Amino acid sequence: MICTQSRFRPEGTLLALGVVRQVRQNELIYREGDPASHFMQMVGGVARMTSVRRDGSRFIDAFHLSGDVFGMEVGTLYANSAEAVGACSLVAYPAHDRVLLDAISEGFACQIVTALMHDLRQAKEHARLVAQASALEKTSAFLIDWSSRTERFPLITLPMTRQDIADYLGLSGETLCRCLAQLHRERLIEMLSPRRFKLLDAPALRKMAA
Amino acid sequence: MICTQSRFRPEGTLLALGVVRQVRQNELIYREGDPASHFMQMVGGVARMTSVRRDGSRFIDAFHLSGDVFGMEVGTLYANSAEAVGACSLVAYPAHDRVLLDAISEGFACQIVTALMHDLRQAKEHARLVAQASALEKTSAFLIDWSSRTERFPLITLPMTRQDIADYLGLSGETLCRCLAQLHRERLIEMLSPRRFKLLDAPALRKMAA
DNA sequence: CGAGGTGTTGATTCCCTTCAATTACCGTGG
DNA sequence: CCACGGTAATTGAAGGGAATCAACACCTCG
Repeated sequence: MICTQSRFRPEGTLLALGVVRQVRQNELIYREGDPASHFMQMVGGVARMTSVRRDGSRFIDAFHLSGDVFGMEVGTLYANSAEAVGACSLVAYPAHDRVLLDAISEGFACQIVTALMHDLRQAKEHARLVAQASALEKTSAFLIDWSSRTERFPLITLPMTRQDIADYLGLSGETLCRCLAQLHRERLIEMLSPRRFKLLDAPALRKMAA
Repeated sequence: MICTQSRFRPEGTLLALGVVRQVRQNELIYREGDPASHFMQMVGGVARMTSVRRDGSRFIDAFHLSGDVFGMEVGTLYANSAEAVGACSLVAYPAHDRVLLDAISEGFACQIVTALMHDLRQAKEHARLVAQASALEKTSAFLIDWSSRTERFPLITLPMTRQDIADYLGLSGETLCRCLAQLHRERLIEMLSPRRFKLLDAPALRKMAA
């Protein structure tokens, strides 16, 4: 236990260094390989972190929503692209050594460290999920996870496409659909619309997520 | 680009806070769920980060070798277990808020941040690999990655078991063996012993790793 | 009303897992 | 030095789960 705050907070001195940015649906926030000039904090909406391979296959590392920090890079370039799933707003902080070091010395190091540790845990859990879970387990885990990150339990709204979710879980879009259909048949979820669900049996879903 | 140093360095003031620890082969360094009282830096040898599920399946998040930092947790408990692959030595730093904050104020925040960003990038790349690569691609990627982290190219020594590697790549041990055998048949690698390889065609391996 | 993106379902194929058996390796002790 | 035992590694055969290919339904928007 190093920092007790669960999230990096935009309030305070650091905010003065950042600029607010509005991004339209599917707009690129930054591109993989670009100079990592800023790191970001989501204020509203959802962003996806994507990387594309030579063969055209796409992978989504993470979805970020309000409060999440992303875009801090160990090198000089972004390791993946960031895109707006829907319209969203964020704060961009310059990531030059000098500016960030100033911020650190002003007492924000702990919040930055906390944000990174949070992302690291998420990334490790994500790796475990895609490595050793079945398609149904992945699907259940995603629904439970998303539900825990939004605040309208047992209702959830998925702003992203099926393909987005599939690329996040390492599944084909078709398989994801089949798994959702199966969860529906088994009365674990209700499908109010393609993007809106109701979790009918969260404990059972949680057990499947394993 | 935030910090230019590629690794957290044990030299300097912070070392005074840590204690050196020697660990025997397969010995537990810390257990998942234990209070996260210290974070660690490898000095020699190799450690594996493991998590075990109720159904008995094991997953390996990462292998850490000399210089790597691990065990920094956002909560009060370790999220996974750490075990020594072979005999190894490490430095354990107390992770209480007070002590670490002192270290941060003494100018080590940047190194801690860098170590975390490094681990985060590794974890994301790991997730991508296990999510969307074929067994052969995973195997090639592992060999290339391990080769880049050790310094005897084109010779590599794998201190861990086949099952360790398989659990890291999300494969069965048998499939991993078959892939290694295939790489051997195709003259991309030479097997000096079960744990010692020679990379005969690194560019081809790199291409397969995709 | 039509068009295109999105989502869903079906049929087939194939890669990987599983189960099983055999072999290789390595530390130990004779 | 060599025989021995146990673990690790390898290979084979069979089965299953997800990908792929293909067709269709749905919804939004011009």
